[in-house]
Amino acid sequence: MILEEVLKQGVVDIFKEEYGVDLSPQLVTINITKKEHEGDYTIVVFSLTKISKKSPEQTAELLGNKLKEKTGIVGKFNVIKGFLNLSLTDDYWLNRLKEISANVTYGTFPANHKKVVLEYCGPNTNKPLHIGHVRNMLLGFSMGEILKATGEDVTKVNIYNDRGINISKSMVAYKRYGNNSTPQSTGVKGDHFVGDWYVKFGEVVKQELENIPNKPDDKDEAAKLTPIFKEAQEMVLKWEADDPETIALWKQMNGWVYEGFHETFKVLGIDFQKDYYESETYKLGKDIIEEGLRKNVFKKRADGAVIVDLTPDGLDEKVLLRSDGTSIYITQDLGTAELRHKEFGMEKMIYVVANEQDYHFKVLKLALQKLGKQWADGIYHLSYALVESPTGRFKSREGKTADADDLIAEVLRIAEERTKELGKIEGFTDEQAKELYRTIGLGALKYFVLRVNPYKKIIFNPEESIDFHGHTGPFIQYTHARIRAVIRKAGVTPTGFETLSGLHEVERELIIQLSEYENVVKAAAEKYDPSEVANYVYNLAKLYNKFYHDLSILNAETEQLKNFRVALSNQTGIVIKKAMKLLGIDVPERM
RNA sequence: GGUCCCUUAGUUCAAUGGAUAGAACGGAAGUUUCCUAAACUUUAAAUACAGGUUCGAUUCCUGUAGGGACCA
Repeated sequence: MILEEVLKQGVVDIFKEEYGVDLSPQLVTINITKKEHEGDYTIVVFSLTKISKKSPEQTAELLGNKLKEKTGIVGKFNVIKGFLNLSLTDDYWLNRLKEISANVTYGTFPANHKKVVLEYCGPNTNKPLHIGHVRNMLLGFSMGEILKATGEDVTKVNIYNDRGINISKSMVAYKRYGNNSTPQSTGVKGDHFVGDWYVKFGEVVKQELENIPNKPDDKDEAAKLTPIFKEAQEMVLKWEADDPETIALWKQMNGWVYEGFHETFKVLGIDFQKDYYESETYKLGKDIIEEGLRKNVFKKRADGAVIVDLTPDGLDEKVLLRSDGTSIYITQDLGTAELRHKEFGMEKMIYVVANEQDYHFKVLKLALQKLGKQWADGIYHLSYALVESPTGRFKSREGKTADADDLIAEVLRIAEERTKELGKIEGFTDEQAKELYRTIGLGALKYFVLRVNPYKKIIFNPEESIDFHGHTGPFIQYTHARIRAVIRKAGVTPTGFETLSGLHEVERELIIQLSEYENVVKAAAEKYDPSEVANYVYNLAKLYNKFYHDLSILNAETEQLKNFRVALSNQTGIVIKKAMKLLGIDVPERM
């Protein structure tokens, strides 16, 4: 049983014995003791005084004595106001370390066979990925790893918005001015190549607008009057009519985009088990609309539009199908959700989508629940806030800084520069050095994004945000490399330290921290929040560096102590590596 | 007009309703004959405002101000 539960249960038992009251374990609050006080864990007893009818101090004193007596793992305790600080015995912690070390799968939980579908990324195919996608991809991938660690059966899926007016814009511009150029002939990455034609389209609209008299003030409305825009609209119709030439062009251009995307996915180390395409799902959802009407859950409005009334749930009436019978996003999302449930029979479906869609996903979940689909209870919108530049929202026209590939190239460049400055690559082959830059650069970027709680917006300043000191990915990577250096020098795997006595303060703290790892993984999964893991592993690394600085490992006073410290180092390295893996970040053997 | 989200140090982030609100960067001052100084140590610096609930509020509730998003 996990330590916190042992202590909570102990408190419950004591209250049963002393006062005959059945206390719920949830009412017992237990924290790691603040470092300015002596102790490992602290029980906060204020809330228990109502039952004990005694002062906080007396209640804590009683609990301390009884816990010491009953559990056998409490070495000593002290009481400050209503806080009971428990120090566990050195034996307990040494055994705990031994237990953790012996468990190769420490921090991962047995398979529970719960099927989870995790959708993330969801790009449009008319332009390259930008910094917002980066946050999405890193969050999505990490969430998948965390859920897998807690035993869930995760299928990661992507959805490509590959049809409609936007891709048609790129197609029209390319058709007019492309001269059969290709990514290969121009040396431009596929998604950027297509994105450039999308930009070109915008430029042409601007030019053509100058020749249009009496245009409306609204820019978007005015744009619709230009010849090239009309061409794009025709292109959509032709596509829907399966016009062979249009389909061929569409396939060709999307093909280029996918090539480009896959390259970026590979660099970021993210993957999907299944791809969905809007072109294949955009007609879905009509059946479910029918079902809703039959069940009287959805209603037909006077104008013919199908709506669901969500006013009892504090939302509005929401249109699910337009009065002319055409679909909107919510229509196909309903259909796609149903399709996935047929395919996977999942208990949970997680959508990693920006918080602009909060309302949309509330509607989606509610509508499916109202249809009586129980699996809809398992829908979770992992909503994340935008990534903004210091001057506000990144606009694609601000260019370079918002582009995912440029951003990645930039962090790799900085990593290379900094590593060379420090002279850290002696004895590395060119290949190894390059690999190291990649590891460190991506580590910095990924950690920067994942350390922040998803619902908080990130202010990203390309000049300053990528750092290698302090609370950063490279700091943690460096700590791992340091540990590996110690292990290499130590040679053998140590044993027989468990008879040691008299743990040093920082050694204790380190073991406590290692012992918390499994709780952190669980919490991150429950809260759908990788930043829990990110902040944990930083604290672990920081603590290790203190340990490393304060105490000698290889030159410890006795052989036994050396063995123990090597083992503690080794285990810290293992947990750092595991935690970073959950974030999708590699750790180097040396740097 | 309605709904939702955010506001903590100069800056970027932490804090299941618990102790003196933690870190990092930046500022100031230090540590290397010793296992990797991308490290470690010391130091100054913050809960937007006003109420309420509570033994106890950064956290929960109400209102105000500022920032952002969505719905029509």
